[in-house]
Amino acid sequence: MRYSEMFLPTGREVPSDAEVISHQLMIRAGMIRKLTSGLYSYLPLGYRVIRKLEQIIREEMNKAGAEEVHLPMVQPAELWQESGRWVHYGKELLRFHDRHDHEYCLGPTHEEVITSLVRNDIKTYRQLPRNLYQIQTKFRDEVRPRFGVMRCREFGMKDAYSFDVDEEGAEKSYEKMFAAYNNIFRRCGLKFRPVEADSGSIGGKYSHEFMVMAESGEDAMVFCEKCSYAANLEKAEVACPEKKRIFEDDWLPLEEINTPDSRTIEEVSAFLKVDPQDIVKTLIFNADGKPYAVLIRGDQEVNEIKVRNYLGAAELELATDEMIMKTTGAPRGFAGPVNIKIPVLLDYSVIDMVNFVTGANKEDYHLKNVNIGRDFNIQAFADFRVVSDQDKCPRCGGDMKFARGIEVGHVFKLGTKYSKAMKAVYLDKDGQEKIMIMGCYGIGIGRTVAAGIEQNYDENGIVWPMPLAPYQVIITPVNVNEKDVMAAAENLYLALKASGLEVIFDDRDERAGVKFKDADLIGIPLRIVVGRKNLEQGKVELKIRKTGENKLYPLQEIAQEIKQIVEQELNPDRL
RNA sequence: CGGGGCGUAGCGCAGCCUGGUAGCGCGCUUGCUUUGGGAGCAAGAUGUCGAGUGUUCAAAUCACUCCGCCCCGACCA
Repeated sequence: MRYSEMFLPTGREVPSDAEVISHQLMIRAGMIRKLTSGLYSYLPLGYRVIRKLEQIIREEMNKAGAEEVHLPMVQPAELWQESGRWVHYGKELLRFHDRHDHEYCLGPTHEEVITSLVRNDIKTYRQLPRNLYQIQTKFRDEVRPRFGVMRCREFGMKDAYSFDVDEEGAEKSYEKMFAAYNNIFRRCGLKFRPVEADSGSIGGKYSHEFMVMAESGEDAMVFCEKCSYAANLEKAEVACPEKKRIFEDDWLPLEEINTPDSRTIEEVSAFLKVDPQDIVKTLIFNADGKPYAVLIRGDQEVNEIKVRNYLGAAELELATDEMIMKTTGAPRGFAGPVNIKIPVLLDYSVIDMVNFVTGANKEDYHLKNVNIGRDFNIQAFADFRVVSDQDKCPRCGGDMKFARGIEVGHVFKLGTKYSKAMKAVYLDKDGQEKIMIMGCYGIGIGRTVAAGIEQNYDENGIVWPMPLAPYQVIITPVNVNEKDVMAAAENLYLALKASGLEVIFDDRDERAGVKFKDADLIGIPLRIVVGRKNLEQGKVELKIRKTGENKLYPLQEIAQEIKQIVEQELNPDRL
């Protein structure tokens, strides 16, 4: 395409409201514009990248045996009431009424719609398994949209849903999708890693997130340096420690001490001159309205997701001051397990501790020399804490590393959560009615593009990997007023285009510097510079965006060279 | 929803404290020069100063209300 005919508004200034690099560059490169909070328009250049990604996804999904459908974005309340999510999904679900006063929502995801579709038309095991996907706009009324298209309210997503006759089939469907996702992100040229993840409120026992590695990522993960274990930080397990023998002879008499105004671990630690490791933190949680005490070593953090999952609670949050006062008889900061009337959950980190410090359930008092068994009893002993960098791999005991990433894909085993609630059943060979086993698989489209930028940029702008690049080549005539230069550039443009390459011809009457800057900013992988001096030698210059490498080629050979590079870089096997 | 910040030309910002006829840089338009890494000179155009109400002879500036946006937190298939 001729640059002069493109709607490609590039900018020099960094927009003041963009903090992450992908957001800044997408705006500067003329890919996106914000309409209002959490809503973005894609301009031609940005939309080309989106379509590139979608095409890769389509190819791999089709290859994996999935079929593309297109479901409505507006969904009736009844469907969500059936699944129970009309109540549970919360404020992220944008609800509204039509003229007949019927209730609807904008689809944040499509389990309900797909399950409704499938249950009506799939009746027998002969029609299973089935995997249906779509690429569709979702709407989630995010509390706080940020980072440009990375976390916005309206966004494109590829979502797939599998239906199987049994667990074994569902497992196979899951594995297929897992493999397809690996192919997709590898083909995009991204550095990524699948990690074990919590399945959250969508349900299901088993899930993996696909993380694109990036320092700016919103998610933290850990991975083992020895084996293949990798997990989202909120899921990452802590191995159960071996319990050393505790000699009851070591137990010292329980002591109550006055600790005025010492509420936090730091304050208590400083006041009593004991290490945080010798203090036990007692946190009161509200799990669906019931209070629980969670005990953890003073220097560790509680992982609320683990607590919630352990208790099977729908909602879990730290108790309010009021609830703490009611359950412990003391204000926040003085809770402890001794004589408490609620269930006590003990984290692994406390198991070896003796003669530790806890709150006394009495304002301005703590207890010293507290011991498990003698001074209080526990209801549960499990892993409730956030992994720390001291921890070893729960699988092999190897050293663990922390990293940050952007969640671009998530594969879930849903089981029968939706098929049961919404009666998606089939008849098996014996004429028995059975519930379908489901899986669901999502990829955030815009987010993946943004993640691609987070991983591929330099001080001059975006550095697209070939498979995502909006155009593969840009031809830059140095001076449009020189007839020979323009004629050569134009011919080259027509030749490259005819050979099937995606090419921009920068025919603008701009100074060379401006064109170079724009070409770099929008990240076109290959640039051919046509200038008078080289042309007189029958040569043009090829510049590789990624490496900055600069080489002269005879005019006759450049097309072939370009073709070769593009084909090579589109081939995933090179990776 | 809690805390903080911002709203002035397409973009980035100054002016506000201490009220007195709206400014800078980039971009844009026109002309001349220039032409291999965001050119130079000259001449221009562009604003309901987020909205409303109030105080005042006079409000971008002070007060109140509302709206929008951003950041931190809470929240999040």
